[in-house]
Amino acid sequence: MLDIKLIRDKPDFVRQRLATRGAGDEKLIDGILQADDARRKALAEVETLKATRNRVSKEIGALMGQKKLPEAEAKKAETKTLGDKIAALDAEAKAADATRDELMLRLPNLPHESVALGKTAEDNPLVRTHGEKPSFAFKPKSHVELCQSLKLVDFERAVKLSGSGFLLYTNWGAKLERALIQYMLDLHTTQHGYTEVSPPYMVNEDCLVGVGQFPKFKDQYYGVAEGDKVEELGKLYLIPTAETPVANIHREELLAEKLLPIFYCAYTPCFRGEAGAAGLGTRGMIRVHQFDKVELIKIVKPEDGYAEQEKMVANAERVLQSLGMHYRVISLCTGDMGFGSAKTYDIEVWAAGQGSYLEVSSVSNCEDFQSRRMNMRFKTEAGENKFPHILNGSGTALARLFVALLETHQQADGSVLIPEPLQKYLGTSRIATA
RNA sequence: GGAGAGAUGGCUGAGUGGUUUAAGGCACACGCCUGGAAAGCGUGCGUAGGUAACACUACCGUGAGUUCAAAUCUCACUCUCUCCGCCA
Repeated sequence: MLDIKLIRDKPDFVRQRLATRGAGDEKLIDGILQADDARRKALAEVETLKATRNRVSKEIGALMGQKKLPEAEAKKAETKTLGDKIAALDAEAKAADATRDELMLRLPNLPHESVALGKTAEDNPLVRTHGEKPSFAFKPKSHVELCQSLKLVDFERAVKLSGSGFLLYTNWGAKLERALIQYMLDLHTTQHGYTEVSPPYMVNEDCLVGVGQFPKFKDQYYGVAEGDKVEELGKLYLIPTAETPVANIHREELLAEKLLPIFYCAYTPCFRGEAGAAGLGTRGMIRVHQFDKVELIKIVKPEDGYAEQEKMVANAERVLQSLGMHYRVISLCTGDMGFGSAKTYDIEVWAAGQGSYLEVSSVSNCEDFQSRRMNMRFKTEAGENKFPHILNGSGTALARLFVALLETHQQADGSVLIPEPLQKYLGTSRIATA
């Protein structure tokens, strides 16, 4: 959520920054200003009436205390109609307030000034690349072929269980998935200063509103109900990312300044409806309804936000570097950035069998956009209450990393070499057909 | 699923219709005291809106209601805790 004062004071600036996203969000500003104005007018009026009522009520109380009943009754009659006017104006202010908030919650964050202007992914500037595309003396196989020949994933039976878009990892596939999760958690908690947390996989609506997934994108998530109680649908949702519960850990809290910065790291599965997503019906592991991810979250002072974002990207890159992967880092342009982000870096890992780069990490600084929605603040030493910057980044997403790992380290004989750091977690240096 | 208790500022905790302008305590900040500190004493100290600054308004889990006036009374709801039942 943006600061209403910023919208009030610099509406043209806000419109101009929103317009760079190319989604037409700047059109909401007029409605917001209108509702804000109506709210303020109604409040100014009703507050004056309330002041009168409070004053007279106190006089009545004093008169009653002195047993001057006739005078008290006269005062009562005087303020009798005040209540109705107050109620009407209160309702007016409340309605305007609701309208304003409804629009405010649908307004995306302003892109940071350093973000390149652009419309689509084609306009995303390349920041850097690491390593080179591996060369093969044979035609590299796709992960689907490798998973089948090495029996790492049973695509057909996963469909039987849950339909398309779900994966059944088997044998070394299941172990590799687990090894990757554990390796990344250990790396971030022992080398990068993050504290591990394991959050609920179902959260309430407030959490989704807090990070900006609701109300605008409500149709993309899985709601759950206990038993056959359809009326409970909408109370809890499967998390689309660990960001949803973890970023909300301190919602509605007033943190002591000395607690910052807070670094959290969490593994969770992620559940996404992916309604209308192209290619979901096809085989493979690139876009699925459920995948695993190790997520990084930082809650920091505003002045540290962007420096911490650079460090977070480096933390995610370290995973890929240590696994011997070729990847590139790109900076998302204004038109390609997510709803709550002010600045985002994507890390894309090379998948040789696919012959393409796969997004495995997205590192965003949402500035105070989310902390405002959550009413999460910290008190400075000067006694001022401020909204912290909240950052999130994948460190990294699985399934796609799994794919790139297989396709990068495949051998001519159809086996896959396991990078050294993973070997102790997996218990082998090579996965081969039995 | 059953029974009971509860929800008040950063924390704790009083408060059954009008000196509550939410007591007291803790924590915190500043001052006095001290060689320095602790203790003690004094002052300040909730959040948000509003104002040039005051004033003023709202907020005691949420939402309605009664009243001139609600933390306090009524109704509904949510959540938490304890015990019992079921259960990995």
